[in-house]
Amino acid sequence: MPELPEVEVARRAIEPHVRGRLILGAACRSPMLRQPLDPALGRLVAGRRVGQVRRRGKYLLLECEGGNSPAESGWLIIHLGMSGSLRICPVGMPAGRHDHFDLEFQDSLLRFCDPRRFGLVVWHPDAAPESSPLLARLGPEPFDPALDGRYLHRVLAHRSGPIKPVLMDNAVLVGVGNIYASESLFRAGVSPLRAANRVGEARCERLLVEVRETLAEAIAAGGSSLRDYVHPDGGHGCFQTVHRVYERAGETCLSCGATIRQLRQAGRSTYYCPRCQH
DNA sequence: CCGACAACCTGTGAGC
DNA sequence: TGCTCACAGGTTGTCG
Repeated sequence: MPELPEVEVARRAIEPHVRGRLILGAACRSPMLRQPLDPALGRLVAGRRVGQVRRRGKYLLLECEGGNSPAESGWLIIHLGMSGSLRICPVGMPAGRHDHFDLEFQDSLLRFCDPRRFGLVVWHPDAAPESSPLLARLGPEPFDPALDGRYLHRVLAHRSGPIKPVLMDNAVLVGVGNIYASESLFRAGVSPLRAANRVGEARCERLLVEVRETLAEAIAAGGSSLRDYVHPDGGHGCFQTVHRVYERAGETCLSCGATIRQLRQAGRSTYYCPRCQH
């Protein structure tokens, strides 16, 4: 799935199509995603109006206003998992095999498709989305201005394992998945094998700068990273952002010419340049 | 507390 | 052509 940039791109793409719209109901076609898809969801959202369209980490949050007071709002929490996507469709468009959920408006549908079903669509019956247990343990947003190298350094201080899986830990920092972890570490010149507690404060500062820049570039490029990611507006992401190390094992490093290596950390592929990263 | 690993599920591409 | 295997964006629970 989609890492933070792809979720943010999806958020921006669907927002103008759903914001302020009256929800007529919902169609739930597949019982089992990461959590069961509640068949009563349609009844819960019908008659509400879409308010804010937010993102927290890799979660999309759709405010569903109810009644006359903000206190009656609830939230639709959506996660795209590894293979999820959202699309705006015309009413009546036949659902494909992996189209598990539709949010129904008068003249359009917000359709959730997820072949691997690691994604999630749940109703959160509370006006405060952050009270959801799904969001409770999430670390800071990468673009939070309050986040700095000092914080990162402090958190990494009691992690003795290699930095790369730690960078992907949503309790440390949200939104950095497998692709952008490798990419950010390369840009920061930090080896994915380096023990997290042996990354000094200055390098933490640098790493954070590179995480932000990597994510920002990917957002600007329209969520470029995914082979089969489909934009909500239809069409594929433009492949403008070139990965510097990800999926480039055996190829030459773009900055020094050494051969990019691949290894496995915590069950995931890591790519890095043995000469540029220490 | 930490970290490695399996599990969840489908699709795809490589190799035979 | 068709089989089997490895691997793919994430998260969570279990085990050591």
